[in-house]
Amino acid sequence: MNARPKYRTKQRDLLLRYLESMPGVHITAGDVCEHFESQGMPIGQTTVYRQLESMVDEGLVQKYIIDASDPACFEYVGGRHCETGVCYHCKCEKCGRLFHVSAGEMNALSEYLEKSQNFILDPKRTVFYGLCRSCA
Amino acid sequence: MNARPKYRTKQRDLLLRYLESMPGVHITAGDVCEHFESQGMPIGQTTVYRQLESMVDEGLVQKYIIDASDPACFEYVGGRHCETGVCYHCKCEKCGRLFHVSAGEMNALSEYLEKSQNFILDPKRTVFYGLCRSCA
DNA sequence: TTGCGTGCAAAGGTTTTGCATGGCA
DNA sequence: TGCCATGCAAAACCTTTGCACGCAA
Repeated sequence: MNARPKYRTKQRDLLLRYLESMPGVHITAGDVCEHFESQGMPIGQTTVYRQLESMVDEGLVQKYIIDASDPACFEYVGGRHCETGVCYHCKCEKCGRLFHVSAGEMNALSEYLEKSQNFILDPKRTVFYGLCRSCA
Repeated sequence: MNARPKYRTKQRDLLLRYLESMPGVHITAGDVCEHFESQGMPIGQTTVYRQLESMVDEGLVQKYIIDASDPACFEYVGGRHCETGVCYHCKCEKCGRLFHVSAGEMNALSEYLEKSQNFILDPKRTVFYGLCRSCA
């Protein structure tokens, strides 16, 4: 949650610039690789995974595990966790669409869990599964 | 959510009897294979996966995907979904322990999501991540 | 020069699929 | 007999690791 990179490399710069250009967007490690591949400047997948991990540590990037059978998603948050506000994710089990609910609206839930179970909820990891309006 | 098996096989019987003997317990496909292996009556992993999937379809067994990097868990629920009551799972990101919260206690949450977002929460898939009392 | 960053290749581990064999009805 | 179930082997998939090379400071 704080480690800084020792060296500044071309790959890191490229990756960071790319992610910065699309704040609030979910993207997978594979997507990132394909992007740079298609640009004629490929970055090794190992490097992509390791740099993304570093950026998560630094707080620049947020990692989401939405679905166990899908690859993990990454999103640029630029150190602040609140460009559009912390939010929870709701995923429809039928159509697969993803919806966002602001953490503010979920205060009652997190407070309940904290008081009755001493459990501190993590919006970054927690995904609500269910059926959306159209599929219900 | 209703399909019935066409044939009754030895493997299916064995598997079903084993699962019935431990209601409310989480077990992975790998665990099941090892169990029968150690009993001297191995069942192919392909069969285990396919039978478990069938039983989930039939409503006899519940499948839980607790963590993306862990194997899926299965639990015998015997057609009724409420032996010990429907419950949500809370997983500690640090120690990995799993806690249960009855769905009843979460009524406020599910009602909120349903009313404001038209989203119908699924306790069977939803896992709350965070920090438990000891790790916080 | 020091040692971190890179990236190829291969492993890791769960789940799925191809396909020939065997068993249920 | 006809079709489904079984299970071996191998694929599929994302992610991590081993290791040698190269680049940043």
